Amino acid sequence: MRVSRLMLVTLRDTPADAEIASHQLLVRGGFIKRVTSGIYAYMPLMWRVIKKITAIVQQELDKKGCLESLLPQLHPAEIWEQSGRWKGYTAGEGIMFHLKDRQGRELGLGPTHEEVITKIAGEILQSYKQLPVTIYQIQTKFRDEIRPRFGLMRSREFIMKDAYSFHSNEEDLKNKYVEMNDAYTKIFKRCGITTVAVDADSGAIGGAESREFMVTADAGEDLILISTDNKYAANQEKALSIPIGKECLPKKESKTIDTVGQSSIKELCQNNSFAPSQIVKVILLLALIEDNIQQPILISIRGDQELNEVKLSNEISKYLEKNVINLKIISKDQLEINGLNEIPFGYLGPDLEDSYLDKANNNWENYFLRFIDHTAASLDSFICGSNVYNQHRIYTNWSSIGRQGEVVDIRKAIAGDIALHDKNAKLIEKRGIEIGHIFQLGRKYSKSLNAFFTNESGLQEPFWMGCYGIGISRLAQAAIEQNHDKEGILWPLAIAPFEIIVVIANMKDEKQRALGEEIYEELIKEGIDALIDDRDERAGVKFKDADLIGIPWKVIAGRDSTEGKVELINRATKISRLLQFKDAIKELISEISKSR
RNA sequence: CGGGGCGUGGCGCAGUUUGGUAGCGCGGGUGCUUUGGGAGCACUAGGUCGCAGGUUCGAAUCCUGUCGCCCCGACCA
Repeated sequence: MRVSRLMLVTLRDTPADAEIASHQLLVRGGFIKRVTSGIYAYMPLMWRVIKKITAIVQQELDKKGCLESLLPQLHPAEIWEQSGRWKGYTAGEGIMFHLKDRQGRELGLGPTHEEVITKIAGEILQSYKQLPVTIYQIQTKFRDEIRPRFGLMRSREFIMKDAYSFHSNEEDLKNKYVEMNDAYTKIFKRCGITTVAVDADSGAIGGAESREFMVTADAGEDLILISTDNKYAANQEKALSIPIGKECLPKKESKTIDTVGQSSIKELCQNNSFAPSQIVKVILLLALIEDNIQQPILISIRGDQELNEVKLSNEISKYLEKNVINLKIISKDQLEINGLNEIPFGYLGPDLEDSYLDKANNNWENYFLRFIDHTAASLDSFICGSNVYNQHRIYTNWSSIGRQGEVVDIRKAIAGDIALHDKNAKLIEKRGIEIGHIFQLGRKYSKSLNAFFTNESGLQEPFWMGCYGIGISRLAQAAIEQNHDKEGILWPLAIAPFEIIVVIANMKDEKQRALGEEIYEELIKEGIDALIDDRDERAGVKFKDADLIGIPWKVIAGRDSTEGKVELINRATKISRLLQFKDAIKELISEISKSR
């Protein structure tokens, strides 16, 4: 391809609406054009990158016997109603774009494809003899994100690879999960990006085990915790660990003390020389449960710990066996609306009585669902609110206040915590961009969508399912976030739009021009993805553009063309060599075939 | 949805406080010079100042409404 014909427009100024480096570089390099919030056009250079990533994904999945397909983007509401996700995804979270056709039938634009594929699999796969099967598609998906941001990182229309596997038993699913884990590791390695695989929360999609593949980068939206011995890594939403900093409170006779105006842990500690870890903090939340039930939640946690709302939400779901649509700390406004303003905020104890909820309306349940984090449950002697304004209890314990509620892990793991598997290992934190996620779904979708097969005993049974996603467009941008410098992008060779760019320094010099063209022709003949900058621009402009768009290799046909010599420069290392042009070609062919 | 900010040629911005014929840089076109790290000079094209009302002799500027975009938060298979 010739740069003069490439429709390439690069920007010298940083676009005002791009915040992070990768987004800025994509826009400056002319890779993407925003059409509206969270919706982008992939321009020719970008599309080449996407196709290269896609090819790697296809090759590695095909090696594992996966089948490629293409599924519809428009999904009938019925199958989403069947899986129980229509309401939550349209009205509730509102993440699904939806519309009505001319007959008034409701349709949604697919944010993911569990429903469609499970429905199809249920009809086609009738016998255990046809299993296992893994089917995938790479296509545009839609999510009406609450806040699209960072270009392709969180866009509303994006390209994703989704694979779904169907099995006759759990063992087989687990094997596939391991196999896919292996495929993913290979895919990301081939794409030239560094990833960390972390234990993850499976979120609204449900299922047993799940693992995310994170590109480590400061701009990442997720916080991940990694043990110093590298044996454990998890998303903070999921991470398990042992907190440090516990200061025991001696066991003494329990009493009530006046704590006027000391409604926060900080004030309480400052005025009475307590340590936060000696206090049991009580937090009141409201969970919106499916079927529009508002469930008040009362949690107790050690005063120096933070609540992990994802863990709590999962515990609530598990306990009630219903989906939690939303979870929020109860605000004073909500209490006033519900006539509950006498709840002694700032002085709550774990034994706050349910009778406070007697007057609650607006679908509120009139009891507290209670959870105690194990950090609080394991305290033998502690300080807590007395459920009366301006008073706390000290030296109290669970047997005297009467322990109510489930003891669970709902604390937020943080850097500095001790790893569960080895007390000498500590957790450190990094930020990550999620580009892949694999799940053992189990039978949730096959059950709800009536996707059954006949097992060896002749009985009908729902499939065991796995699902495995890769954000293709997000991966492309994450690769830049991880690989760039002041001058521009440093594409890993395997996913670069072109492998090498031939720069003719001065188009008016016949020798340079002829040499550049000859090298270009030769490289194309050798099957190298070569680009030639044949624009009648000054050399500096072409160098700047080549660096900005991040082509891994650059060959300059310039001053030394008279002697048949060219400069060969590696974009990432900046190492430059003056070589006879034939040697430069040989060198390039060997370097490129080495790393693709 | 809450908080904050911004809409002025393709891009980045000034002008708005204090109303008076719309400007700068980059980019585009033509010509001359220059030619290895985003060249110089000259000329030139390109804008209903997001949109709709209103106030005024006169609105980019003031008022009302509305739409869009960005940031923080909530939220986020």
